[in-house]
Amino acid sequence: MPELPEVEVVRRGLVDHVVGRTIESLALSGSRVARRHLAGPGDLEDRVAGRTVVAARRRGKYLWMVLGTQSAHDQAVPDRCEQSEAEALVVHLGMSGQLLVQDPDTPVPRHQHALVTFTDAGHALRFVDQRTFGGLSLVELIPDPHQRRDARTGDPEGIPESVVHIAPDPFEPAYDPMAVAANMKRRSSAIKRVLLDQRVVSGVGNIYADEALWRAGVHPLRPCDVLTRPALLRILGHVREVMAAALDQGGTSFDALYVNVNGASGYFSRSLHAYGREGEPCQRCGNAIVRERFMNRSSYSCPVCQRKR
DNA sequence: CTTTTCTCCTGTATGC
DNA sequence: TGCATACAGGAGAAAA
Repeated sequence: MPELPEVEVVRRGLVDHVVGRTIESLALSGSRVARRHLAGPGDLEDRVAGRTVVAARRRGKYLWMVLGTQSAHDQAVPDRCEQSEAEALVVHLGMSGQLLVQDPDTPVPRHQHALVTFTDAGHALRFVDQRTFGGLSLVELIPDPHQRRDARTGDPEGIPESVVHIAPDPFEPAYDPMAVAANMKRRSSAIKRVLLDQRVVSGVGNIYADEALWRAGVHPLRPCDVLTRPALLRILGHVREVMAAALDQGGTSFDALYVNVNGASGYFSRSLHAYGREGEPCQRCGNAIVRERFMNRSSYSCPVCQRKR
């Protein structure tokens, strides 16, 4: 279940193994993997071929490869002085998506939905996704309303048009915990529901929401607007901390030739305090962790440390 | 506008 | 053994 730390591990893998290379071809299987591309998967394949991957970026759980302009196209139409609009290949891993960097000749894995080959004939990039909640899309880059700027040039970096509604994640310069807490304070929904709302703060999924709330000692169903602003800020601090800890461990189990969304699995087995621990003792007070149904999924919490009040 | 519910998908585990 | 059901859950559309 890729959340921010897992997606960041994948992004780093793309920086190491894909950025700087030129795409020879993209082959999509089925029509589901290409998201909201009205001209169809064949058109997406055509538009990506020949483009160079110039950067790999991320906001929350969204990942995108910035594509350079097609040099052949520029030469063919020299009077087009203005740069053709910058585009990115946006990837969302959904529930079970993986990006694998492998030799092009290795057997096609089960549930492979996309294969990217490169002009240097090196390792290929595969998108593999069992539950098909993930997908790819080719999206125009537009100015980022959050004004994220390149550290060196000072120029604003573009954001894919389909990602503008996603709030900055806790590791971005544009992240403003005071503003996020103020936003949360206006909401009557349960704290966990708000933590999972990617328009409020991005990158948090079911696992890290439960872990952050366990660390903060707050029940998942507590309404946001009854929590104090310091309490909300404390929760946001735990969100950031728990994801940073996962990232530390996920980054170390990363195989050089294998960009794997399960990179943080070692973290899951060792360091989780609430998620998936129904019936096991709370590591703070010893009481049994309980599981409750919430939003068509499970919430795990300690009934003593995390009072409903 | 805010908030909640529904739907998409398939491998694995469990119950009868 | 075989079939039915629950479960995992991100996110966007639809409904309230």
